[in-house]
Amino acid sequence: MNNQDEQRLEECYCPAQKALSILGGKWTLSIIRELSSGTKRFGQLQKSLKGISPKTLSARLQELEKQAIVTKEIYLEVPPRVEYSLTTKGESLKKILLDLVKWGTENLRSED
Amino acid sequence: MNNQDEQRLEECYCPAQKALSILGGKWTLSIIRELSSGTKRFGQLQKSLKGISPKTLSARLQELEKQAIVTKEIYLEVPPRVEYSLTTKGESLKKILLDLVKWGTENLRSED
DNA sequence: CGGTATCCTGGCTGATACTG
DNA sequence: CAGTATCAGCCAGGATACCG
Repeated sequence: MNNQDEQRLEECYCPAQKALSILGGKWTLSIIRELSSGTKRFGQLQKSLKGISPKTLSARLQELEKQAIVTKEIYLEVPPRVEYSLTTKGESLKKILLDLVKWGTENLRSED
Repeated sequence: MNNQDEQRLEECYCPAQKALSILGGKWTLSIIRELSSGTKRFGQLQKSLKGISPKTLSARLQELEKQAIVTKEIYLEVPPRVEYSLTTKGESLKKILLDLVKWGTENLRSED
């Protein structure tokens, strides 16, 4: 790591903090993973993510949508149909997440 | 992103989840930032991180030490002196964090 | 089907006092 | 100085019921 990087590391952690606060939600990573394999409906997500409550799923999706990581498509049908998918910005997250997977795998104790 | 990466993304998010749970602590990033500029004592950290309680600082340091991200050096003196510093593993985190800073800066809404 | 409203709980954190 | 002990508060998340 060069001095330029070192400098930036010292001064600007806020965006990283915010990114962590968003990605750190209990189900956020799982939601992104589900959507990374393609568009899914609310019910499909709820079914895949066994154990998540509709309230939490809704909250996380709204947060991800606000950050433009996920888009929501509403079809005016009966019964209603709503589809969620990753945006380009969401796709750009994958690289970071893969780095995190790699680092975690190499460096974290799996116990406890 | 190639197919190999995509595959890994689908299957192994657990380490990323764990990494996020560790890094996501309210003060964790700040502690790492403080230590990235060099070895510091408990009191120094407490003073730099204005507002952190000794209980929380102790808890986060113990967690980081358990993951070997931080090392603790105890000097048997009166008054006691204890120094904390980043390990090589801790240093290796900087790259990930810089990527996170970069991604967050480019992609996250700063409002709300 | 796709949510929202309500109530409730556990865990992280803060404040503060105390100890080796 | 470097923590631990204790008590209290907040908030993400869980369970469940209900609505357009």
